[in-house]
Amino acid sequence: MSEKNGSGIPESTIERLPQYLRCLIELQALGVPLVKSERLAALCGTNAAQVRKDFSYLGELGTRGIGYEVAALVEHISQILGVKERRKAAIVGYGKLGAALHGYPGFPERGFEVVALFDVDPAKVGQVFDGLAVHHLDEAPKVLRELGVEIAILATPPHAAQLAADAVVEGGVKAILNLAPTRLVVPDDVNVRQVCLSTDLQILSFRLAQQEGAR
Amino acid sequence: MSEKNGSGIPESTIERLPQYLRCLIELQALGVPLVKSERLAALCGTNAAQVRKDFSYLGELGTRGIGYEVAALVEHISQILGVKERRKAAIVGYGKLGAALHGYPGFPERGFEVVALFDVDPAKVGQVFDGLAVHHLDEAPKVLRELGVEIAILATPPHAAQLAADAVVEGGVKAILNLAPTRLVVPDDVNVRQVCLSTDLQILSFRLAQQEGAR
DNA sequence: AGGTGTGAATATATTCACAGCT
DNA sequence: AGCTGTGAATATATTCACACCT
Repeated sequence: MSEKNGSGIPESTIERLPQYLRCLIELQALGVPLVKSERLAALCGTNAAQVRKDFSYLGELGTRGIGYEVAALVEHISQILGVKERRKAAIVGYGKLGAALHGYPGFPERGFEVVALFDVDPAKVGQVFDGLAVHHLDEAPKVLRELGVEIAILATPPHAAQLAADAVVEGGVKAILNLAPTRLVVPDDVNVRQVCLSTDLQILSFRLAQQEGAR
Repeated sequence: MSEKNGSGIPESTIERLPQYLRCLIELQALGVPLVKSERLAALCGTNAAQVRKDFSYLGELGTRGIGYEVAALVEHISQILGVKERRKAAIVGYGKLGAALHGYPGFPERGFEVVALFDVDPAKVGQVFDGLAVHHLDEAPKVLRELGVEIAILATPPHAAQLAADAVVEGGVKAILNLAPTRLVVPDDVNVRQVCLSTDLQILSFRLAQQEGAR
């Protein structure tokens, strides 16, 4: 009775879908019409069995003896990831990091459009960057709702992240990408993904320490 | 004969250690001398059994009936993560994102010191930011070795990431944090961690799509 | 009594190996 | 013949439940 994840697709598979999608789009750009699990695995840094197993959860997408049609896969995975239509995002915390994310080309390329900016610093509020005005965080609930923003990207200092989260949740946002090193408390129906660069550095540090020890 | 990970500590535990460490340091700052698994779990967003199991891999660090000594845990986890001494890092790709990372306070706070910057843009090479000159990527092998840099943070455009990786590997770097959405090919003894913000957004998008579908 | 440490039970993920289409 | 799709086997991770120490 393992309900897994809502759809019958395991979490670990979901986490690999964006990766597959990226590689498939590259293949498509190269004009490659068909790909077999082995080749795709090589591109993504996994193995063929993993690819086939993952895809099997999405349905029978391949043709035995032939391989997978690239275009069909792109279509199907985009569908599952819900990125066939553009999704609106807001950036909360417009310091250096927030500004960098605002200009990040990977977002629009993958269907995410930044439509609002927020900060609490009076020196920033009201300023316009690349056509978007910075609103005060207090405005967030109203503005987010009006614009129909679905995703909030938090790039605030650690202590401000929870406040920012509360504001965007009040604005009806159901998905948060948190770049501050702070565990957020949010209602059950709000999805949070935590990105912590220091954490990643510490894990790398562990591996370095391992190597040093082994030497 | 499962050799796990070199030390006997499972990967999944390692990935949680930085989280624990952060919370423990906060407790320490609050002057809390002792913590029990339940409380720490609440702070970190896990459960008590997980905390105890994780810590059991590090040795017998707690006292039955009492709990864990915060200071001892901080010491021990820092030791294991290899963050007791400062580690030197370099940033490759000094665009907006690179610059934002350069100023990121979380790095020095956790013992990571940015000591070199690289780019290929002639307009940036030679400029000085916060006391550090931007070197040309071609200089990287030499400069990294001279400074004893252990970690490279790649913040280049996607197509330049592999080139950057090759250069830092030549400079003796054994740990790479890659913020470009590109799978890197590196020698076996080089550790890579991939951070892809678009990937995270896509996973959030999947969850949104799930919720929409369920409604 | 109150907490840790841990074997056993369960759940999840990956890999293998081969039957089944084309 | 070739490559997918998948049950079975294995490996890894999480959770349970209780013995064991203070």
